[in-house]
Amino acid sequence: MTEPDDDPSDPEVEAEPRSARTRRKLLDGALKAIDDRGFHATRVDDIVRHAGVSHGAFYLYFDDKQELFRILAAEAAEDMIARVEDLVGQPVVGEELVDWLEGFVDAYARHGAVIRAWMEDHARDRGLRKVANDAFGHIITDLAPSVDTKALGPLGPIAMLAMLERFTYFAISRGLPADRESLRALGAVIERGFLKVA
Amino acid sequence: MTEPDDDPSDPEVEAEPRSARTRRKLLDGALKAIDDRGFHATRVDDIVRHAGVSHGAFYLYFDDKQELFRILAAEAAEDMIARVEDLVGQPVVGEELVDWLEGFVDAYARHGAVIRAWMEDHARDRGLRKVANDAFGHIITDLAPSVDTKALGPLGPIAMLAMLERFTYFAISRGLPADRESLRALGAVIERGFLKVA
Amino acid sequence: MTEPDDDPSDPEVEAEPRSARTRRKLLDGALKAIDDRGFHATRVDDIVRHAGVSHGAFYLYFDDKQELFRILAAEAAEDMIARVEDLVGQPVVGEELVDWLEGFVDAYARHGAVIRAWMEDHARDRGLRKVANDAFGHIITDLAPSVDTKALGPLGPIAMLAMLERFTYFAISRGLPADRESLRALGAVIERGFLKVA
Amino acid sequence: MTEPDDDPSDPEVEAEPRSARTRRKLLDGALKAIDDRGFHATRVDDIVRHAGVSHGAFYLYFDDKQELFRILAAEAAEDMIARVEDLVGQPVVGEELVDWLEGFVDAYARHGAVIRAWMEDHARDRGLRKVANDAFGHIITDLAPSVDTKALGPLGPIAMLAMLERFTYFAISRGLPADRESLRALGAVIERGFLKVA
DNA sequence: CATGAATGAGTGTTCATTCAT
DNA sequence: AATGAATGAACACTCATTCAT
Repeated sequence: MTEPDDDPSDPEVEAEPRSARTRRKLLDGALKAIDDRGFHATRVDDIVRHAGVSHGAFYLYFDDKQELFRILAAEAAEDMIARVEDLVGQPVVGEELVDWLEGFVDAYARHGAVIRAWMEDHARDRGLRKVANDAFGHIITDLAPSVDTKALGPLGPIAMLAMLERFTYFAISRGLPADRESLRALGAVIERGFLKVA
Repeated sequence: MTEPDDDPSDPEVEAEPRSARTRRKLLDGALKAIDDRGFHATRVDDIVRHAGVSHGAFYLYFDDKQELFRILAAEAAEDMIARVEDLVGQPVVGEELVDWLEGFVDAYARHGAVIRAWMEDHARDRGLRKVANDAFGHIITDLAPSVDTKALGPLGPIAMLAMLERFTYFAISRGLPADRESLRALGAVIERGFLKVA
Repeated sequence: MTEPDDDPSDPEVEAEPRSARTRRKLLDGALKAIDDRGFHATRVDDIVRHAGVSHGAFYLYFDDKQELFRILAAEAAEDMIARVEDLVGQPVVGEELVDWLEGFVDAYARHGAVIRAWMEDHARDRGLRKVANDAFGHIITDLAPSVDTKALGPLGPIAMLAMLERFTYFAISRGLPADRESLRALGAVIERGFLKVA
Repeated sequence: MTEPDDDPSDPEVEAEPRSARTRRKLLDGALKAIDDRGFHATRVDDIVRHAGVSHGAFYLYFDDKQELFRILAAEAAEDMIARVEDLVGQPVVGEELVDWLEGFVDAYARHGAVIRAWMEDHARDRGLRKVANDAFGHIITDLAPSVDTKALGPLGPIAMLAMLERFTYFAISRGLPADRESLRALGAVIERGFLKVA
């Protein structure tokens, strides 16, 4: 009946406290649950079951379901922004561009459902709106130097992001995940349509 | 008590029977309700309140909420397909293309929320899936002759639709509805990036 | 647009007025509907569909669903009482008893569902209660002279009716409608168990 | 805050976990509700109010209303079968039979409404049908050795059960619960009509 | 920290009854 | 007399959130 030690290995060195681990389990569980049932159909019960914790634990770490979704959205934004920053500077082209697209598709496969739901809902959720606007602005600014704005005007980067996002979504939702051949074609479209000519 | 005129207030012939009118009120009410609260948050109660009919009337015309949404999705698909068919034949360019884009944006403003929700949900709803696949295939086929597939490969039309849809969405959700200036820029992107050179 | 004559044959000789016919259609439709879906699951909609008339017509002839059921119950009671009266006088035995049982089973097949529902509900419906008490008393009184009350006491007729009703129900609900062999056995039980020895 | 005694008010050991207690409260509440309003008129709301728990709790223990009713039916069947098994072996007669009938009436008073509703509905509910057929077969088999099948044929046990059930129902629904005098008369009917002569 | 039983407001759906035509 | 579209109260069931342990 004595409280057994949770982590028999090295209790003092363990940097990540138990609470942080539970929190992470919930965040990851939510991602899995969203994968299973779609964003809007995901219930707290699905999340905690995937996370392997109790309902009560959920509310120890998040004020409500919305908050967890906001955090997921912020993480998704951060991850996608990091991807796009790799493009910054001189235009990436050829096989290098295909490599980059592969990474982008991977990241989108992980976060896509959250990103899309968040785009839809941000009109009605003040918290989400800030994340959305910041991320969108950030990405467009990053993209601008590579895009041929002289020919395409200031909306060029937006058009490129639009195509990138939706094409990736079409590809994933139709089940061709990271098919190198397709990505080469997408690279061609980007190079011809959007990038500055060197 | 003499045989009264069918519709004394409106002299133009009221050909449409009452039941068809109620059904239409519900469909239109649903569109308004979705506009108000977003697709997934829309309840039957919102729909019937916007339509000005009772809860009972709803179930006189639709088996359940899903069915109404499926019908809305099918109508949206039909409308968007009709738009794209106008593009078919020789590529539309210049101010004509801008005119066409204006029409596309209008149609998307009316149906966008339904289309997006339906894209998200079609993976889990057999009825929606068929509508989605048919509409998608139809549109891509229509687009193909205008697109420079020699340079862009067979994925070109998909990329163009992707950009068109998402750019329109960005534009509308950020509140620049049918701004002629923006559409001219979008036209430029399309002409340079996707269309066959004459 | 002139009201066409409903019955082109002989309009003056037709004894049964249209209204009576519609009323009967509803009563018969209710019986069929009850057969289809069970007493408690039968809705007004089922009744009018089986009767081939409109919802509105229903309320032209009955105040509400309860009233129709009460009338059905009264008709059932009347029919069953008439059956039992055939038994009165000297005890019916042998093949004659089997004949009689055959008729009883037929009548019960037609009215059973109504009778049983009515027995269940009569505790909560004043109108039903009167019908039930009257019919029950009537039948028991009719049965009494044939039953060996000397040996069995005053409860004998009740016991006999009890057995008759439930045995018939078991037989019908298990799908042996009017099987002569079984009825002969039932006759034997009645003769030995309940009837006066001649 | 020291480990409090599980149930300070009731000193006898509370072995049953909370969830089992709530489940039982619901089952008992349902029985009470059915007593109050009749089987088919009983709503979930009646059940939970009688049980003193919330609507939500109901669905923690049962998939739906039907399932609770099926369980109630199974318990009723089990209880009635147990009663009849007491009769098995040599025929019970005289005051002993009256004692037994008293027990039977008590059990029937508790379960009657459920049993009758279940008999009515089993034609349309696969789950109920199995319970009904099993219980019926079981009871008939148990009854057979005591009944004079030589004179009455193989349907004798069914006839006896039929009379027993319906007589008890008549007695209870007319408000003479366990009146010893009546049961003596019923015993006489059984002995003369159905039992093997010793 | 963690549990999971319990809550109750909210939502989709049904169906007896009404009423304009 | 008859129609059938419309009504709305009633009901079954869900799920985010709380709280006693």
